[in-house]
Amino acid sequence: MKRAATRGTRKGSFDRPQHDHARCIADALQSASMVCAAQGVRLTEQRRRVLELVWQSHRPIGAYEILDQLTDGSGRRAAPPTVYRALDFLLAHGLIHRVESRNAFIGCSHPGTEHVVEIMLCTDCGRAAEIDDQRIDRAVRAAAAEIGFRIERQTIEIDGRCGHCQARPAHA
Amino acid sequence: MKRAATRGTRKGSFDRPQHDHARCIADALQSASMVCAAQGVRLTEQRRRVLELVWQSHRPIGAYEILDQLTDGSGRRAAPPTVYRALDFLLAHGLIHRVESRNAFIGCSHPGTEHVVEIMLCTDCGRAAEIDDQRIDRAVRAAAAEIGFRIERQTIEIDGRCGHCQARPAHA
DNA sequence: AAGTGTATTGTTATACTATATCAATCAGCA
DNA sequence: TGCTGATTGATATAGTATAACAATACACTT
Ligand SMILES: [Zn+2]
Ligand SMILES: [Zn+2]
Ligand SMILES: [Zn+2]
Ligand SMILES: [Zn+2]
Repeated sequence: MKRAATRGTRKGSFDRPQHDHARCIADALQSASMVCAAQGVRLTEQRRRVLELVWQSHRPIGAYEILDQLTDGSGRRAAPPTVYRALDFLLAHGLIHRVESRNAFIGCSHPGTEHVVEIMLCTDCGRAAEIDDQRIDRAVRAAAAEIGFRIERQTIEIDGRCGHCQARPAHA
Repeated sequence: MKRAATRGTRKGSFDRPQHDHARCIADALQSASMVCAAQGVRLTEQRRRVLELVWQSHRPIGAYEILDQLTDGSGRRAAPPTVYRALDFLLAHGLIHRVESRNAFIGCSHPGTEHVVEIMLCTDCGRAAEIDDQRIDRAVRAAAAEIGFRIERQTIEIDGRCGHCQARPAHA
């Protein structure tokens, strides 16, 4: 977690397509292990495998996509509750986020810290980037305060085209 | 539409529970009629009925809830595509909004105008209020600009407790 | 008024997403 | 070891959304 600032996605932007993604995965698993230890909960093998599948790319992944890849060693496909239980655990402990507008999930880019979840989603390459912009949060809080609304959760998902994709013809 | 400013929900806040909701519905249907006329599209009876059902309360309503109430005069329940087609039409012409975090729909509080959709959702009374806060939009645009992201759509849904509900014990 | 082409609706089937329920197994501890 | 709660397995089902094609209604021309 101390190395977080050195990671591409943790800068609140989209990684270069060529970045060292193996490291993203390794870091995420490492952070998850520490977060679970700190919270006194078990990162079981199932949960670790699901987290790894979520992190296999920076694209949001659906529960059934995970399911299709989650074989039990002998090649048998798991049942839906297996994957949903793992996802629920990972959500509860802040290791992944749900992308409501896609019915899908992404790995949290700064686990173990309190933060509002703000996600940018590229409609071209399909990748997601979690940003952590205080100005958005402050603006939302101000708007809520004005009408006496007490915020419990924010769902902020911005669709558009990322910088890397804009530098190329669409869908290249 | 000229009377929009006089309507409760159009002030970007939660109506009093006792407000004249019949007028909300009537105004919404009236606005919809004008918007469709202006855009040269037909607000058919099906579409009008679905819009009316969406506006029957300020709570987001699911497609299948609409379906259950959408009888064809002789009491026969419509089929899913019927309601989804109407919803798609209403969405396409800015008469309703989809609440992604709930798989449900609400009537648009300012149809016929360009606006980003920002929704507050009360977890107590279940009602939704569409706000139109420029500060949030500006903050999102600023954050996107910084990382070279070109925004196409914003999904902003804030869960919490509305002022009316805070003035009472929970779930009263 | 009849004909023609498009938009809308009806109908059936199916895909996709998520949860309820109960049984079996596993991990940590007395 | 045996107990207890957490985790996983397995089956069934609920909830959300779309594909595909037929039938009907509408707008517009002739
Ligand atoms: Zn996060
Ligand atoms: Zn992209
Ligand atoms: Zn609106
Ligand atoms: Zn309320």
